[in-house]
Amino acid sequence: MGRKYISDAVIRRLPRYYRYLGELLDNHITRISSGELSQRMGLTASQVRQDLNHFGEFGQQGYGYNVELLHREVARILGIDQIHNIIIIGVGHLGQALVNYTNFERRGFYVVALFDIDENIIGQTIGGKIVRPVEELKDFIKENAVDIGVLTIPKKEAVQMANILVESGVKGIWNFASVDLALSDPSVIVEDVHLSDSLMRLSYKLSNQN
Amino acid sequence: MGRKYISDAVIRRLPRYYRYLGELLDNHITRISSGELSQRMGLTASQVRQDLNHFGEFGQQGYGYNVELLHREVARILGIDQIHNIIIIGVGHLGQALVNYTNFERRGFYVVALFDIDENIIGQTIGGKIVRPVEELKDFIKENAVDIGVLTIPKKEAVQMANILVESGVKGIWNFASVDLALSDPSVIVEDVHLSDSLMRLSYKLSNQN
DNA sequence: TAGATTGTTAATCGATTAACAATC
DNA sequence: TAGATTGTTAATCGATTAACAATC
Repeated sequence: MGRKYISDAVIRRLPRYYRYLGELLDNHITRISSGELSQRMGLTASQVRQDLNHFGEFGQQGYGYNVELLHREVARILGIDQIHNIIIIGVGHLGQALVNYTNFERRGFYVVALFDIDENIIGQTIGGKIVRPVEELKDFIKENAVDIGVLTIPKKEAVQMANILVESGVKGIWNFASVDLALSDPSVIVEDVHLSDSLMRLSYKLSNQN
Repeated sequence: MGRKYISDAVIRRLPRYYRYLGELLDNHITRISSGELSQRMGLTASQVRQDLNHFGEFGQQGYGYNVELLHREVARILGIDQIHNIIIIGVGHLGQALVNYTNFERRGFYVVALFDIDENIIGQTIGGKIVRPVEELKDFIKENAVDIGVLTIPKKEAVQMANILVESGVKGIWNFASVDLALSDPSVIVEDVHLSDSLMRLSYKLSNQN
């Protein structure tokens, strides 16, 4: 259960399962077969069953899956049944967008502090939180059980800031800067959101339609 | 050349090639072998050569690849040597972050208009552009050769707005709402940026480290 | 020329799909 | 019981890696 190797392809689909199961719940659908779920998600029934069976046996022959139970199980697999304390480094528009995105809190991600280097911003209150100087970063992380650091700063600063985060003991980095971070400690998880990569992929697909 | 089927895995790597080649250019490195490039990117040399050969023969035996030429070729493959007119629907923090992200312009993506439904925001000037009411959306798209619509609005509005975009004739949608859009016209390309999916993947990896 | 490195074919590996016995 | 649908093994498909002749 959660022990064998899980491929990246499966991991990428997990949040989608969670989302679709949430929608089913909202629509008061209590059970669903792999066939029905796969159809909604654009997968095959086999794939749904294979994916889920990496983590356990959640279904029942002749019945399918209980939506509420499966939704809860996927949440547990994703670790969003736990609380994560996150800090945001860089309170530009992107950083502010993330501060104000209340849906994160519903999934256990609590923004516990904001940091910036800009003296004009430091001290301001944004989304109910004071913006602190990055000099306080290290101590704050150590004293407040911060799991995740979010880098919403330009790539030049991102590299050194990432290393400070690692030294300070964060477990994961959510990286919005347009670089692939090479960290000293490989046990720190980096999840990249490369917006310009995404836009270029869109451009590619526009230029190369069948 | 650009004719055979290109897998999603390859498409996902293309912007990374572009980025790494750009860095090489910045560092005044004029040529690079598949071996050296693969090492920097965390791929195999075979994979680099296979990937590039989907699109043409850009290298030279005994020499490797000319960085400037390859960089330009990848730009062409990605379609970022063309100009794309984009509009942003939803001028919250996320929308504003995108308006102000000047790097997009360097790659030919021009934000030509902003739209919102909020009367308090309509008429304001943001990043030098006036925020227009969504009622003007349809006409604007038709009259201004808009390629790409960016949806930075909540998922509930996103679905109907996506359909308006499609009806108005956009070619692609850059979707930041947390839904998979089911469009009436399948020839319209959708590129999703599901931020909460990304955060959940980070959470998964934190919970399930080896 | 000798050395380096490509483009490409063949081999391998892994992910997806199909099939079906087990069972609710 | 009959029907539905799972969990899982086997078959297939596709992507990655290895190998190497061609050639700069």
